[in-house]
Amino acid sequence: MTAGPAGDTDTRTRLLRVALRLFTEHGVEGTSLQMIADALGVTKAAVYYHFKTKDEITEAVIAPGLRELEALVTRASALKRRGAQIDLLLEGFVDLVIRDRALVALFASDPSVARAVWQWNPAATDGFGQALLGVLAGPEPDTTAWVTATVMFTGIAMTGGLPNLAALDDEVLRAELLDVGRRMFGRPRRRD
Amino acid sequence: MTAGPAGDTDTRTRLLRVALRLFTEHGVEGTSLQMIADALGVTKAAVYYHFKTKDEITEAVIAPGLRELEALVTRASALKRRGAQIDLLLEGFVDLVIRDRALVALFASDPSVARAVWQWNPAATDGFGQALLGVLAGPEPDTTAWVTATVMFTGIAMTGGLPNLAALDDEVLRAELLDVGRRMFGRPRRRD
DNA sequence: GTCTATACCTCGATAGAC
DNA sequence: GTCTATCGAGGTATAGAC
Repeated sequence: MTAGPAGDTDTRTRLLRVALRLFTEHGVEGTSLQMIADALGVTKAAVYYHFKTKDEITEAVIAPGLRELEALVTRASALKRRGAQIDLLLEGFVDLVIRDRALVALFASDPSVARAVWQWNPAATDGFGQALLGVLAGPEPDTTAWVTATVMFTGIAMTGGLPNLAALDDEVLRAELLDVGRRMFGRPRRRD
Repeated sequence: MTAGPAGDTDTRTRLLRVALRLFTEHGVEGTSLQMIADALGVTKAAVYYHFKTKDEITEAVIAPGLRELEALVTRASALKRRGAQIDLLLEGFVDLVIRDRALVALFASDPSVARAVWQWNPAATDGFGQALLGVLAGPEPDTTAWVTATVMFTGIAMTGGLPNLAALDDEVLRAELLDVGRRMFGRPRRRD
């Protein structure tokens, strides 16, 4: 919001980095403003200067991921062939999930995050999650297509973040999630 | 804990009913002991007489559902044919999800509930969720089977509780969830 | 513009009177 | 079995130092 070319590089950026780390470690609810302030070496009030509320911090932390997802949906929607749409969306989504599994777990399992996501979307009527599901489900989807897309979308996200599978190698999990998604949408199995 | 034959029928039972309602409405975090006390017409301290901590209330609220799931897994494990195991488990689980969609949403999206579930299981090493997944994934499962089961299990639970689909009729959603699960595990489609 | 000091209210939780 | 009183910590908020 400022005019400076690199104006937002200092405390605000540090704060978001610290908050992201603490959120993934303790959850949003489990992270107090005091913990953030201590990790930064400042007081609660200093934190409060940069963000008017804790929800604002949560929103700022998750915003980059949401923007990437949004861009992915836009790119996929622009493709002509439905198979290509699904391929791109599935691959991009799985990549996002894998890239930060802990963060995705946070997304999927914290009511504060759900609230922040809800607050966030400025444009679409029902959230761009609908747009993403719309691409997966296809044009004029019936109930089956819609439910299938929803199960797949939420299942992949949850599975990516599950502590049970934390030991699984990133590459292995990426391949498996992609595979399960492709099977579900009738896409041919890919070669190694 | 008391000696009376129907000793735990009064305030404690009312309290759990009220807590369940408030939890599904506002989430666990969003429900304060004050709200519960007010809804009961007593003070916070009175609530504390019945439960030593808020987590104890959470555990007591979710215990019946967990016990049902556990019983379902036990029954399914006892079957000989693997196809029958999957059929029973899938149907039972979808039934549970449908019977209280709001509660399932709570299960899947509240860290307090996750903590309570963790606290709960007294026997199994890694929670009976592992046992449930084990039945779905089969004996000596490879990574693919395990990931598939996990995506299905979490996806069905999340989808059942999603506000997006709240308008969908129970019977319709039950049939769709069952169908998506059966497809994923290679079970033949069922007739109406 | 950035931060500290300080205070307010609610929360979960405890102690002790009735 | 329920109440009053109180505690420390949490999120929020303002006044003012630099």
